Amino acid sequence: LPDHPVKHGAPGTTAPIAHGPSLAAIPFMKLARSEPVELLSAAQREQLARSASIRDVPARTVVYRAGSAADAVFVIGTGAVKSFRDLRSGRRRIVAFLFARDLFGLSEAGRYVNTVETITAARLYEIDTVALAELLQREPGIEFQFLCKTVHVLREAQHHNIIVGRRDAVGKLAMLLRLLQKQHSPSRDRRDVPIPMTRSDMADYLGLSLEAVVRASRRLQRQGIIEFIGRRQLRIIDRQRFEQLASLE
Amino acid sequence: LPDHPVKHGAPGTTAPIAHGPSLAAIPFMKLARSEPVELLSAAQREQLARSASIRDVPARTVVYRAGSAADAVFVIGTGAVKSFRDLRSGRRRIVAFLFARDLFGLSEAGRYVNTVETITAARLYEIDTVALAELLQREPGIEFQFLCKTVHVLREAQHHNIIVGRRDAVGKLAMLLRLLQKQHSPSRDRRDVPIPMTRSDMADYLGLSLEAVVRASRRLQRQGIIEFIGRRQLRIIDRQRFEQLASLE
DNA sequence: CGTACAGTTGATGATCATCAATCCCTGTGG
DNA sequence: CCACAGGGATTGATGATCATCAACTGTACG
Repeated sequence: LPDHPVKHGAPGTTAPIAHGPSLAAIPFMKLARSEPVELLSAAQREQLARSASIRDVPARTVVYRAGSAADAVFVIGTGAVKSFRDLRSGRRRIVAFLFARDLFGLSEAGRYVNTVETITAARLYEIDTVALAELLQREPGIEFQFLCKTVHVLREAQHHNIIVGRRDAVGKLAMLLRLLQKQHSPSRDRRDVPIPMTRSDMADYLGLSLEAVVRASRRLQRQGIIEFIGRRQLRIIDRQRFEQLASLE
Repeated sequence: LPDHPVKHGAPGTTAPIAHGPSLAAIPFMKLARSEPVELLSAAQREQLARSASIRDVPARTVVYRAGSAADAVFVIGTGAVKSFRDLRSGRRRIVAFLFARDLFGLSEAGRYVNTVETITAARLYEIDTVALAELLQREPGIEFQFLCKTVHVLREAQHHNIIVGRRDAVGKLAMLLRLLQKQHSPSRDRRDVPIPMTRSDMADYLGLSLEAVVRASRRLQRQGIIEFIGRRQLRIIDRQRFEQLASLE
């Protein structure tokens, strides 16, 4: 696998990533710009780091499986992972793609509900649930930021809902590609966007067949809206039409 | 409109609703049964109640609109509401149906992202965001329960994702009806289930056309799996096949 | 009783899934 | 350095499903 460039924190955000787990989100309640900002202070990151152990995981590795005992939550330092469920029909539904400064592993009744697998090589901060529970009780400030992050993730899930609900493959794909673009350059609008996951992953995320993803990609390219540089990179040609397609139907 | 029976708290849960806002969820971290339980202690509910004002709202009333300033969060005492976004295409996507002991109004950057409208008459506890922020800081215990609830809601959103991702209308519908059944009788499996919302609402929730919902309903009825008593009530005839359809594809 | 809206049914067409065949890239080993 | 193997990606043909449009029915409420 080609090495994807390691992201040293999103540019344009308030606090650079120094040490320890980092969480990014758009805060609720307070009026703010609509760009994710760092939620944790340096001191809070350090506190979290004391309860966390670092796990460097190669690409395509299962972090945990749905149904197994939930002993830890994870914060992504670098890399990309997918969170999914395999259905009886053999189909797979990817619930979310997660990137640097994202949080996962919040379980239900002590068991993980989704399986999580790395897409690229990733550095993960693993935080024992018992230690976390204790830390959150002790530090309401950190707890509040976790609440913030969870609300943010909820909103992303709702957005995903709207994506899956669209019935045109091209529009669905455009919305996913826009997410990747935002992920890659939250502030600046760079034209070139790396695509860490396979077409099959994209299909499972969008609720489409693999072939439908390919055809939608080709159509976007034929219409001169985007262009593929190899299979794992994307260039946005006509930002106007791209944004229009990717906007809410 | 026919009056829907007012729910005095879900039967079979630990704490009955006495006074003040009540939150139900399946806790994460701790091992527990997979049924929602009351998250707040009597004391916590009372504290919340001091920051809350009661709003009794008739059916089909907008509580707030997407984009407006988010001054308060809401806890449902009784009744049912829908949370949705209207898209430019004229289509509407219902993000969630919410019932007694549910929480809504968690905003993004100080603005509501969805519009919320009552389906039935409802009693809402309205909690000022500033007062809430202060209360959460003061009471980490309450804050933790809000985190719990939010994680639970996130999980429901992911489940909704899987529903919308199915491509067979009958299966989608079955999954929604099962949600209504669980909502109505979390512990016992009652055969008769009230349907508070319109077919059109169901369509907007499932990502189907109104007609597709009707046809899927008819098919379920023709196959002897369910039966409709009027338009707003449902009886489950063949629980076996019903569960199978409503299970994860 | 009549109006308005929710719900129902039928006919038609567009879109996407599926199946099948092939291509292409990448990493491996000779 | 090249050949090869294997999985990802691409393309084409076909059919199923659902959206759309249109007409109509039922129900609630003034």
